[in-house]
Amino acid sequence: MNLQKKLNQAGLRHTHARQVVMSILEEATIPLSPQSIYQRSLEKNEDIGLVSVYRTLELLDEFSLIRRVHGREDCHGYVLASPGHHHHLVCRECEKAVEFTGGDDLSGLLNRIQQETGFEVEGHLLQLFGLCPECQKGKENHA
Amino acid sequence: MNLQKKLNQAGLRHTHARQVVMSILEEATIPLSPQSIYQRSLEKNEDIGLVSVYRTLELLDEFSLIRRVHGREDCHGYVLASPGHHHHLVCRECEKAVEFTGGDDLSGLLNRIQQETGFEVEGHLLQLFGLCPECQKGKENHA
DNA sequence: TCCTTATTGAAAAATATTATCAATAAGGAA
DNA sequence: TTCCTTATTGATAATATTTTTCAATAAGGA
Repeated sequence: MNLQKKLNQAGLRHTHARQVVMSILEEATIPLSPQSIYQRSLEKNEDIGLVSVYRTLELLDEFSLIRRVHGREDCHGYVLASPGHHHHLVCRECEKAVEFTGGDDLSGLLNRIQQETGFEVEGHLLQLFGLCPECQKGKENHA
Repeated sequence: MNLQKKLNQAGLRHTHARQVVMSILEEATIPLSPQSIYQRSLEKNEDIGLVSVYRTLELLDEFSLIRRVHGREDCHGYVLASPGHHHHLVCRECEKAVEFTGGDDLSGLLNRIQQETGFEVEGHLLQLFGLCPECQKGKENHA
């Protein structure tokens, strides 16, 4: 389901500011902070306010249309999210973020931890860091 | 190895401010933000500046004596880190953070993702969220 | 005890986020 | 299409957070 439908369904309006933020996220390959989304909107000569960026991100987050991705250093940015449960793999060089599915690979771990700690595990945050294929090639060239 | 030794070894000084920050983290059961560490130092009538809190956290992080823990909403706080590779399990109710070891449970997943994406995976961020044993009891009482 | 200098803390500057509110425009109704 | 209602916007101000600057201090070896 796309943004417009979701908005209508929730009785919300499909506005210019929201469309711009969504487009910028759709075009991006790396996680974007509110500030950098705002910067890109200026570069595109789209006249939206920084405040609308924050508000739209909050909205998109509620609709699970975007997801927060943490960097090694900086705290987080947002990327478009496919429907369903996904995690992200981030390139340390070009920052590109790609999705992957956790599958059942975590269930063993989760069960073990529940046993060991007595916690009732409800959710998890998993992110991988590494070098994407392109940046691996880049490295070779310099070697 | 404790803080003092690490500092000496690196030619750094064991100062009051650094000791205070370290003590506060040692006493804490939940992840603390720079601001909240500063607040606790005030409550303890320890006269250290907020800036030193930031600087000390940076230092402790370099020494791997602390680790960043992300909340569901708020971005992150710091907890004391045991030596070695660990992850954290955070209670959604009392915010308590406990460590656990990933073991080999992730290696299958990591290999699969490397295959599928072509990324060279170098590191990962894994955190679990849930209810700790104490807060599970609390819930029962209200039922 | 003295000296060197890493470290501190106060204040200012820079950055990021949230609240306020009159003006605007989205989108259904006529 | 045009009108109306009101959700939404964006400018501004208010907060909060983080970093920089720099003279004064204190850690710790000589």
